[in-house]
Amino acid sequence: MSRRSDHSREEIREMALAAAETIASEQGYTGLSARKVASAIGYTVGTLYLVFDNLDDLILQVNGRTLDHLHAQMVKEQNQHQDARERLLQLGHTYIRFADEDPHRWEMIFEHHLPEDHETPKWFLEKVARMFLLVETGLEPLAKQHSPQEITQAARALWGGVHGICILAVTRKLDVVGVDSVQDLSQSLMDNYLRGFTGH
Amino acid sequence: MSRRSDHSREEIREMALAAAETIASEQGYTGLSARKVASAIGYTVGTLYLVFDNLDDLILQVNGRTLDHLHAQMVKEQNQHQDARERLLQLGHTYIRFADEDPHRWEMIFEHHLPEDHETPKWFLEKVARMFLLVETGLEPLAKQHSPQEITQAARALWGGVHGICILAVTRKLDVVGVDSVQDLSQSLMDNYLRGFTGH
DNA sequence: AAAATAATTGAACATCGTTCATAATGCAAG
DNA sequence: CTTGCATTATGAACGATGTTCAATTATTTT
Repeated sequence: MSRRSDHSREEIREMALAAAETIASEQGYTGLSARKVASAIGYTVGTLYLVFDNLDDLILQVNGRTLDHLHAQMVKEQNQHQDARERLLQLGHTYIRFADEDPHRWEMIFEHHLPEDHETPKWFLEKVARMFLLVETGLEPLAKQHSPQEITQAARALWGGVHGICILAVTRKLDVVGVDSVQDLSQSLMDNYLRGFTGH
Repeated sequence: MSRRSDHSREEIREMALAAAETIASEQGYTGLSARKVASAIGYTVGTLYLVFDNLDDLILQVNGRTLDHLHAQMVKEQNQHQDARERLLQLGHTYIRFADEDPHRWEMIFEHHLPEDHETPKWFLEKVARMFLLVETGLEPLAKQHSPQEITQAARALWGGVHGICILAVTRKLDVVGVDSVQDLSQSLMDNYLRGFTGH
């Protein structure tokens, strides 16, 4: 039964991305397959390849959406605070909470790798950079006495630091249990780093 | 040609681990397959399953060896210093240098996941804990005024932090190029954190 | 020399990503 | 209303994956 115009390309694309998101969220990166996505939206494998270059492309799109979602949430929750310091700390909080609430979806951003000869498309790198810029902007008002380069460096260190705690915790390599412990760890990292960086 | 006693179980095991290490190092986690390992040591797939439970088991063994190697290297290079602070900083240095020199082998430790119903064996978790203990022990002399819990917390934050910078750099999500920049970032993280933690 | 035991094989199975000739459908022209 | 064309979707096919296990071969024992 080959249908036509039941759904537009754009609709199929949207359905596939949503289905992939669900599957990845429930079964993790390794549980995601082209056939599963296809059957979840009532189409066959071949159709997916009319809409995406390949599975890597599809996953990259899903990850892009996840980054968008995360970014929006971070902006939103950051804006619930006035104090510059609390705004910055909130970024870490939101990041960790998302990773805890949807670990598979969050992990897929970092577990997925393109084949070595292909380089990550610019639109994706920009989404990553946009996220990092949030930290840099949040740090700025706290570091008026530092040069832009120093602030960039500090933002990288901070984001990397929070991310590292997060990933080691999610993959159970830090011997901590519960989100709260991870939040405490991240808080400790940011607290002490900021105290050192700004000199109180 | 089915041979017998050409190699003992233990020898085959050793050969397979060495071969897997090489393949993983050269082609990365996704380039590693049972058939490749088998043919690299002149046996067939079936033989591997007489020696390992499955591929996950094999990979776990390889990762265990990598952790051993990394741990030994960190201990060795740490002991080139007397000053407690430099000893601690050296740990981060060595960690990052190893990740840079053999990224595939290092990444595999963190990319590999057991199926969700299986939990990581204790012997592996102990190797991870042993690595973390190195940081904790290195931190101790610098934090005499802190409680053991605080030191443990700080060690987790520090290791997580360095690891995060490292993984984001290796997967090109930090927009930095060259090992030296990563070393600088890590150094900045530790410097400022320690300044905050110890109060100069 | 024959029988028992142990070691190794490799074909078989289900699943994977990917391709593409084929079939089915909707639409426009006659 | 039929015919033909262009579009859309299919699913069988290919090579690769992890894993199993009856069958085969080599060694040891009787």
